[in-house]
Amino acid sequence: MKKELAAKYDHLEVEKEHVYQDWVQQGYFTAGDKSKDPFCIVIPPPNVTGKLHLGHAWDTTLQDIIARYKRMQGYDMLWVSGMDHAGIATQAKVDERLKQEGISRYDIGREKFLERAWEWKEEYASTIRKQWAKLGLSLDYSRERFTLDEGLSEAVKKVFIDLYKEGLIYQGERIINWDPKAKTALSNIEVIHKEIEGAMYTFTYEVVETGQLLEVATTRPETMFGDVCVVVHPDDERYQAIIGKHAINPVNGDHLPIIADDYIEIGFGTGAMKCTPAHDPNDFAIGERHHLEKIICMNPDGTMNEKAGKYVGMDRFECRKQLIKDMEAQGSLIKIEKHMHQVGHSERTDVIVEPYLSKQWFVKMKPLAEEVLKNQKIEDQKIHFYPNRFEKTFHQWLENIEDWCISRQLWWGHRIPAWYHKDTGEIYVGEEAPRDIENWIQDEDVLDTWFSSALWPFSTLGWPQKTEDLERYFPNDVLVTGYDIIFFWVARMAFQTRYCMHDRPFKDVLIHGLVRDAQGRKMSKSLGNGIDPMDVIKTYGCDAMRFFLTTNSTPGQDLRFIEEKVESSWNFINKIWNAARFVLMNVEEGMTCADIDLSHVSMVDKWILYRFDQVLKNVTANMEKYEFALVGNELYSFIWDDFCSWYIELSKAGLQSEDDDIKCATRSTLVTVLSGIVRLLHPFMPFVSEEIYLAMPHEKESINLEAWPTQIAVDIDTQTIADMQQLLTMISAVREIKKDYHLKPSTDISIIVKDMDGRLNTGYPAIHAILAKMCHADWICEETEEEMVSRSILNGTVSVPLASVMNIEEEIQKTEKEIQKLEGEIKRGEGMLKNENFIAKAPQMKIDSEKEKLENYKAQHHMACERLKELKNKK
RNA sequence: GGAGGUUUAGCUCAGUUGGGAGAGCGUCUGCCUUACAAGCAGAGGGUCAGCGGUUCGAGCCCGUUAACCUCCACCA
Repeated sequence: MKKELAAKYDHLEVEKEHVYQDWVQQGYFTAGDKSKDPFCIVIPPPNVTGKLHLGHAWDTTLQDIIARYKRMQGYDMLWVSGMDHAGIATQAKVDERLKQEGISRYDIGREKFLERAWEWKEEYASTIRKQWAKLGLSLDYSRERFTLDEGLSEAVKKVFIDLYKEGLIYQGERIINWDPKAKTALSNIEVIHKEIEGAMYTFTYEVVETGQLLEVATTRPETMFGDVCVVVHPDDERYQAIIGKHAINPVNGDHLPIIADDYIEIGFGTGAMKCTPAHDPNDFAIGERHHLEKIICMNPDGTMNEKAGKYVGMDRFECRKQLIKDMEAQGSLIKIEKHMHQVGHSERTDVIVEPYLSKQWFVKMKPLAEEVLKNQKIEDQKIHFYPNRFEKTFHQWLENIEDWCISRQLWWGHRIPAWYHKDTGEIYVGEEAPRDIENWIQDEDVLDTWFSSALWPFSTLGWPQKTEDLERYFPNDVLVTGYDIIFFWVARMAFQTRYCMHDRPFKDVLIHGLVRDAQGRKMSKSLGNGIDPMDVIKTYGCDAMRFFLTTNSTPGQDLRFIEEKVESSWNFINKIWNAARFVLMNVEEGMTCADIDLSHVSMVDKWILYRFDQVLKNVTANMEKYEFALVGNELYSFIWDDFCSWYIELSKAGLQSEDDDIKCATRSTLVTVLSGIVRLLHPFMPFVSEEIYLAMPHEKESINLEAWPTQIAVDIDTQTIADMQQLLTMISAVREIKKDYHLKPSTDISIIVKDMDGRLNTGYPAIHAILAKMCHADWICEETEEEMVSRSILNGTVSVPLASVMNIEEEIQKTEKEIQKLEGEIKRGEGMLKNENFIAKAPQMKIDSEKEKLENYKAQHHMACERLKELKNKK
């Protein structure tokens, strides 16, 4: 089926919905061709919390480029599609929705709440799928997964149970990060440390036995209700006498033992610290060492509990304020100093995280991390990071890892497969509840959402079942993700995969940065500077957006969203569109691939074919290295400059030729190169490449089934290429002369070429036609007496008889300037070649090319001097 | 405190094992040349942050300084 190209490029028309739907329905993106080698990518599952943002568009487009490229290279490409339930984030959204209805999750209960959450999920999953379609992603929807799917839940349970049985998951009462708004525990990396201005409050504690006053400082006075002792350093001379005695807690009159522990820094503050084992991790450690009581003084919602006496029920920060007032009144407060410090905030709710003593489930990280680190030293077992520097980040994190708190006090997620016996309190961990189910109660908590995403590279392929897909597509070949989730996700996939599969999850990780706004600020809801990719697609099209996103930054680097650049990508596509229209206008009705005949190609044709091969080589090499910006540059300049500006213009001579062979060769070259271009662009611009492909002579029913191009004109002699380059500089020189003398481009002139080896004068009959077309110039070989304006070209001079308008004075100046420049070059070249060290140490290739250049400069210099002499004579 | 990144044209950024500095946008000049005025043909514009080193040769490698930016870990 042949399509006509519309007169104008209209992305809305080219990217119509049915185009993508057809691709999906035809099964172009469905993997499973066993005759091919497999290649597998799993999508980083987007959260079902909302719409996709520009970062997703970037991330998925990168993957799509790889997927389409690999598919063209003949791989059985599987790009697994899927989404993440995003425990805390989604639950927060559903809570919010309930709140708008005037109810809370506690009003409707767990079961009803989960129903609502699933409704939410369906809603957003469908939005996300629509967005994927708009982005043109070649995802395999037949294998779409969701982290709460039955299969994935089975995987989660199995991993939990296995780890538990090996002692790698344990339950413990420890200080964890507590989010008082979401009322759940958090892992360390879900806590964002922000520098904020707080205060350091110093209080006096009276020593019971001696009556002396001790100064103790704190930044969180409300936790004083949980104090169990005062700690000093064992070697601190100031306090030797009171170790073992007691201090009176000013907030409640408790008698606190004064103990010694070398955690204390003698020089810091007063050297005496209050100790609250239930509300601070360091204090907790001291508490463990000294077998101290752990007093919790807050409720899970961040209000004070009965330990706080009259402050009971008050919010922790309100309590702080009141308490300070009261202590001041009581005379126990000595001073308040401003104090800048890092305070942990919940990643999701942004409230200040409370270090809080709580019974939670943990993954014992050391052995798991060590296993990964060990394998990172083995070439075919390690995960390769692009760019490489992120490997270091990854290793350092694993080397300093702490146990992972995996239980969350939420409802939306994988419920922990642990049961407690009603009477004995005994714990049972397993897939199903024990037989006498009525006596057992399942753990109320769910798992951290990242626990399930950590299994994504293999759980999506069917694990723990031994499926064909798992056998075939695991390990994955490459993962694409942002540097911001290396710890959250990449590291966790690494150790869980190592544990479950005894393998790496993927061979390569391509890391990209963050999308920022035009001023370089992070896009955020609070700044309101976010950009909806769907708006960009509406204005510029998905192809233009994709090209912008993927060719404007280096791997690992952030990307600023600059609208002018998206526009410039659109212009590029428009250029390609018009070039395609030109080619099609000159292709005979009914031309097919079989009509392509390159046996009579001209010098010009050979040149563009040769250039295409060069580009293909570079592009392929850079695709392999995920260097898409380099690919973009290469394609941009080749298509715009070489193909459009030069070859298409030059081809007009061939197309107008009387000789059918020449005509046919030109047409064939145009079609061949354009077809190659369209295929090279396809990974970046799936829609427009399809549209053009179908309008041209083509073999497949869709470009989605096409192969990556192969070399066309491998053995072209170098002289032809050199002559072409000479011709191009000649044309430029003539244009420059016309420009200098304000001649219209269409003015007819004659030119005389002095060419050192004389080839161009006789070599190519097509040159007359080309010159006439490109610069309205006719070639004359005889010398004339008329005064001429001349310009140097690589290997000679181009002259135009222009006596009537010639400005001799200006020409003299120009020539003198040129001579000066050439002398500089000659000096440089001679200096280099006279340098014995250079001759001795530089590669022969370099020396030869320098010699050749020097010869050329000298020849040019000679000619320029001659010209100057003539000009001066005429003056 | 530890780790990393950035510094190249007016702006935003490329620059692939070290071998004469590039693009897009913007600026200036001239063009409606029948694929494209969202275009064409030209032009101008940079001590590659500073200093030192290695090298025949450094934007690129090493050291150092400065500015800006991340991440991780922290002290009551």
